Amino acid sequence: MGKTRHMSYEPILQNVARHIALDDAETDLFTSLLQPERRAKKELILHEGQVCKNIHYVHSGTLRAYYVDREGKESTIMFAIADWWITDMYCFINRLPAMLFIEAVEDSVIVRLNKEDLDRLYAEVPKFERFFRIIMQNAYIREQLRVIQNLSQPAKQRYEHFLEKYPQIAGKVTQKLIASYLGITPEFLSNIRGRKGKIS
Amino acid sequence: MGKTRHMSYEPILQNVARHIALDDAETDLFTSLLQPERRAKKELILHEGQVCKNIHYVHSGTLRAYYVDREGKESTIMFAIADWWITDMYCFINRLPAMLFIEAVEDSVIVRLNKEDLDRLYAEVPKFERFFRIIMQNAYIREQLRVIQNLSQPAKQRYEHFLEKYPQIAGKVTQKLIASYLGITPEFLSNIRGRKGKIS
DNA sequence: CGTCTATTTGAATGTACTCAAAAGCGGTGG
DNA sequence: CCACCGCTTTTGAGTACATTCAAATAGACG
Repeated sequence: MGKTRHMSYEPILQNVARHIALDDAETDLFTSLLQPERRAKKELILHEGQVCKNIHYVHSGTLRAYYVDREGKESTIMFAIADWWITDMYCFINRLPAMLFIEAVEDSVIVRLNKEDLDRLYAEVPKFERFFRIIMQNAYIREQLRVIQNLSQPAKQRYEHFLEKYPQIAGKVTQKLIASYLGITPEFLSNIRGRKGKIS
Repeated sequence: MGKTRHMSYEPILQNVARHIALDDAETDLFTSLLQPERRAKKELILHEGQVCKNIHYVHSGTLRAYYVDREGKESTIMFAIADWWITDMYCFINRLPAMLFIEAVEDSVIVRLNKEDLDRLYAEVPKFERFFRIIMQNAYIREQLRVIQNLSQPAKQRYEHFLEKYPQIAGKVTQKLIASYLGITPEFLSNIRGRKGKIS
């Protein structure tokens, strides 16, 4: 899939407006740097090893970022649904080959912003430093809460916490993917779910 | 322990200077908002339940942030050595009662900056948005790499990775604390270390 | 020197994984 | 519209990784 013609920048502008106020010229500059794209289910947005040049805003659909270790085991690092930002941040910032894959879990429309353009944006509209400061801050907090969960809770509680915290994601992805996000096998997740309401 | 008179702001200014350039007036404003403090080994910098008003720069020494679950089990969320920033970010940003404890692992000198002053700094010297954008970005990346480790590696590899990545921390904290950072029991960490060079 | 805590060691247990096979479900082509 | 194919989910047996509890040993600090 490729370019999209019929989509609105309203959602991404709303997303930005939640943290900073742009005038018309700034809005025009910002939108001129954006590249909307359609991605079909299972299509890769980023492949491990390929230099990660873009950060993506999810306009609609669902993406996931995952890591594949030497034995081929996949670990889902994050999901991103509508109105989220996603990239392989480490490699994006340092202009390095990606360590993650990012794929569309369902048909999605994303908005691409590349590193050069983002740096230009920081230079020309310093308010965006604030915007991404807040985005990074929230991302950091999310990951820290996840680390707390992972360290302090057993698998069953982590699963229930995930369902509570991300019901929309839970509704759109398979159990296999949830298992790989929780750091357990699909078999074991099934086991956990099985003994949900059972005695003992 | 309390106020410190004989310490230099050089390290923290160097830390800031790595990302943004301040003129004399900006430097004066910034340093006027800082509160240096000494903390003895085992002293708490933040207690769970207490509103988290400050972010801390570590001038010297070592701190750790940890979570205590209902059963009383401690999980170390992060260590901070000289030149690192630390706080309970979720509660700091949202002005909420802390979910974490932060304590001095050894005698330390820290520099406190409170939320009101930080907000004032953002307003008066917008460059600090950039500075903390980078700090948050690095913190996010660190946590994400940690999540990848936790999901994809067994305990032994996580331990070896920790020793490689943070040799200075490893040298200053007990095995018990490293175990609680890795999410395993001290007994099991001892076990892992025991069979280091052994046959099978 | 004595006390307190960290570390080690070991046995018994539990949590989660592997492997294998069956059952369920969704999409696709005839 | 049905039948088939591929993938996900379930189930179960056997195993491995990690925990708990207990006790002995070693280190750190006043």
